[in-house]
Formats: sequence, structure tokens, C-alpha cells
Amino acid sequence: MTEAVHHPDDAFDLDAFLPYQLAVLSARVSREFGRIYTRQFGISIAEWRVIAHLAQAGTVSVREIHARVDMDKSKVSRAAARLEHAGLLTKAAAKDDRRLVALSLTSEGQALFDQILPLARQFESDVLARLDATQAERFRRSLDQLLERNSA
Amino acid sequence: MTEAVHHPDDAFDLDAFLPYQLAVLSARVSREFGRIYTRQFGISIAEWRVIAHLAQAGTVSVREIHARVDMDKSKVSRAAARLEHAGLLTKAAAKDDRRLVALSLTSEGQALFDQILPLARQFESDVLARLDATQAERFRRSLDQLLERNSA
DNA sequence: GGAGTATCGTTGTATTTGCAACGAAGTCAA
DNA sequence: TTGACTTCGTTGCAAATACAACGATACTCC
Repeated sequence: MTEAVHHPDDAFDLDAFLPYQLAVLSARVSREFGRIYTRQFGISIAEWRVIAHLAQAGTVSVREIHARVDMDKSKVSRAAARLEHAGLLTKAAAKDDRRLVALSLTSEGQALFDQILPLARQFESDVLARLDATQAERFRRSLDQLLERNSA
Repeated sequence: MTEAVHHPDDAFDLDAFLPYQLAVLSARVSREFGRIYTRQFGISIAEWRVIAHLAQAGTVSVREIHARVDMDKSKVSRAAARLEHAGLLTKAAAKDDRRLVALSLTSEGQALFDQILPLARQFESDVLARLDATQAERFRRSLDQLLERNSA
């Protein structure tokens, strides 16, 4: 009779395990999108994040990017150093608090961002195209909620 | 009429950019869950994945894990080497194709998995608890679809 | 059967990563 | 002011990672 007595419902399916699914999807998406701008523009994922954040936020400190972007501050620091060396951003001491480094895009950096932006939008909608519109909208809302971007 | 003529909708919000959101959520979730078993059991994320996959699939090759789990084969290989050294799995030449390495959990490895499993389930529902049941169900389905786990 | 090609797993290596430690700068209290 | 404490960004370092190259085995087509 009872086959499988000792594992009533505990057949574990890694493929359906949430942290695993998120990791795989995220890695796949990042890798794929990364390929686009890495090959064409020679910047890394970390660098793209810094650029994107600067494009959106104007002049900000390393600390701010670290806090909001989920990147270790050493990672931000090194990405910024490379970008500075490439002439894409400038570092300056903040006027009021000289511990802070004020990062801002140069016009070259801004131009680079302007080139990548349409590719980013396109890529994003390509990914979401696997879902229908309603589903995609709900998915984004859930994502916001899981990231706690929801509650005012 | 048309305010904001030259940037109709092009205010870019990194926080709402899908690849970015996925990366942040995934990294956060993995880090948090990883802390649990890293501290308690001394295994890494990569090692956990190998263990989980073996627990589910029985005896499999490095190649199989590499293909299904989105891990580089060198990563799988090294994780397996560490786990073998720790006595959690065994490696053997496959009978029919001696290029393949047959990985399987030892009883210690299985016991470790059995200890982690309830923690994994608990963790997963904690994460999903931020969504209501319907939303969570839809979220999982969308995730499946984005991972192309849907089409039969 | 044997040469050419493909696949598997491991290893070498350069890069990236996270974490801790550090100096510099700021804050606070007495 | 001074001294203890905190915060910011950089750097050192060990571990992890991706990618390529390699030896070993298997397959294919003649």
C-alpha cells in the first residue's frame, strides 16, 4: 500500500525553490544584458550601475550609492576609480563634509548613458515580453513589494 | 498641453529597472539565506546548490548540474571537491561513460540536507509572506514563465 | 580499426569579490 | 580645546569567480 510513507509532500524541487529561481533568473538576465554594454562600451556591470545611478541622481557620494544600490562600498569605490580613469566621471571633495566624495558624470559619461538607455529599455521589454501585459504589471508590483519599495 | 516635451517618459529610474531589481532582490535573498546555512553548517551557496540538486536528482554528473543549475562547470567541480573532502558526497566514474563523474550524497550529506530543508522551506515562506497568497502564486508562475519552465 | 572531432571534468590564471583594517574627517560632550 | 567615538572612502588580502586550455574518454565516418 502506502508507497512513499516517509515523504508525504517533502519531495524537494530545487527548480521551484524561490531563492534559487531568483538567482538563476537574475544571473541570466544580468549576464545577457551585461554582454550588450560590456562588448559595445567596455564597462562592467558594477560600472553600469554607478553610471545609471549618477545619471538619475546627479551628484552623489560613494556612501549613497553603496546604501541604495546594494553594492559594497569598496566595489563602488573601485568602479568609480575605473570610470574616473576612463574619463566618464569626476570625483571631488564635498564642500560641507570633506569625508564625502562627490561623484558626477562627465559629459562623456552622460553621453555613454544616453547611448545605453534605449538598449536598456529595449532589453527590459524583451524580457517582459514573455509575460502578457497584466501579468507583467503584477510581476513588477510584486517585485516592488518584495523589495519594500511599496509602503509609503 | 504637453509639458515636458523633450523627455516625455524618459526619466530613468534605476530602482524600477527590471534587471537591477532582480539582481538586488536575488543577492539579498541569497545572502540572507546563505547566512543561515553558512554559519550553522559551514557550506557555501554553491555547495548548497550541489547538495540540493543531488538530494533531488540522486546520482548525477557535473555536466548535468552545470547545465541545469546555471553554475560554471569549474564551480561545480570545485564545490564537489570540497564536499567530497568534507565527506558529504562521493565521486565515482560512471559505468557506461567513463568521462562522467557520478556524484551522489553520502548519508552524512543526506543528513545535512535533511537538516537544512525545513530551514529552506521556512525561509521561502518568510520571503513570500510579504505578498498575499494570490499574488504569491502569480509571482511564482511568472517566475516559472520567465525561466521558461512553463511550456511542456 | 583509426583518424578526426566532440564532450567531460579538472586545473591554471587573471580578475572580481567581500570583509576587515586603516587614515582622514566630522561630531559630541565636558 | 581636548579626547573618545563615529562615519567616509580606500586599500590589503584571502577567497571566489569566469574563462580558457588541457588530458582523458567517447563518438563518427571512412
